[in-house]
Amino acid sequence: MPELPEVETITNALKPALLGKQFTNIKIFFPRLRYDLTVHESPELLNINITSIRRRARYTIIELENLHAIILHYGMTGAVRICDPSETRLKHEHVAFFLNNGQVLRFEDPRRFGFIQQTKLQHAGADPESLNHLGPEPLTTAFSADYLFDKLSKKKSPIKTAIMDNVIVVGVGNIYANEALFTTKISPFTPANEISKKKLSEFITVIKETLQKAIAAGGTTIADFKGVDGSEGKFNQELQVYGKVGQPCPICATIFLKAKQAGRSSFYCPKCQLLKRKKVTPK
DNA sequence: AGAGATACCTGGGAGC
DNA sequence: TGCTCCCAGGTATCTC
Repeated sequence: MPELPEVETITNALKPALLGKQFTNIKIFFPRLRYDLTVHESPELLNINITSIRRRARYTIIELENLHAIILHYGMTGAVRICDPSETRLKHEHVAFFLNNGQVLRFEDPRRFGFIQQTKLQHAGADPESLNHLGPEPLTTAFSADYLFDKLSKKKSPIKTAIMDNVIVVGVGNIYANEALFTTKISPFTPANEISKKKLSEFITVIKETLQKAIAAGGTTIADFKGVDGSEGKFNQELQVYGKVGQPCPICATIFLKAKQAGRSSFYCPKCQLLKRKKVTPK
């Protein structure tokens, strides 16, 4: 399940394979992913130099010289691979982008939560308009304690839900949210506006460190993540709390619990991450 | 307006 | 073994 480090890994691996090349043909095997695919109807994508491959949030943006761009989103189970066209198509490979060097970029997604969009950019390097609503990148200085404290000052929803809101900050998915909350000993149920700026500062530092460590490790393999070369990420060996319900906390040996928040699983140590409320409302 | 719920989707695992 | 049921989760959209 690609989160930011996985998408960073995939995007970086695509750069040498795609930069300076051209798409000569795009073949759709299954046109209905999360949204209907329209890229095959677009002659402006063919025989144009690919000038930039970059990541924004959990999206890969493939920019062409004519400012048309392809946005890839991997959903839960999406993956891409560069291979020889003679290789057998896998069961869930939905799209093939043929390159002018004879190779092919294939998009695979068993659960079809991902999507591929075509868009026109305002200028080279611009974010696509469809991504304008997104919050700052977590690894930039824009994601600071001041920023987050301000953003959360009126948020009563639990911190776990708030930090996964990609209007507040992008790319912090369920796995990393769980891990960062555990490391900073914040209860996932704490109302977002009740956390001090000092604690948020610590939280941000851990998020950044966790993401950077995961990128260095090539992403997390929980179930489905594969690199462009089919390699698996290594970060799963470092997970401390995610998926560990029923196991003892390495800090205090209390058994990890699991709860549902906004439809997503939260894993936590009820002792280390004891819910501390600022104000207690009498009943 | 804000917050929570739901739909989308399929493979894999649990339970019978 | 084979069936059914439930769960995983990012994002858009709906409801309260």
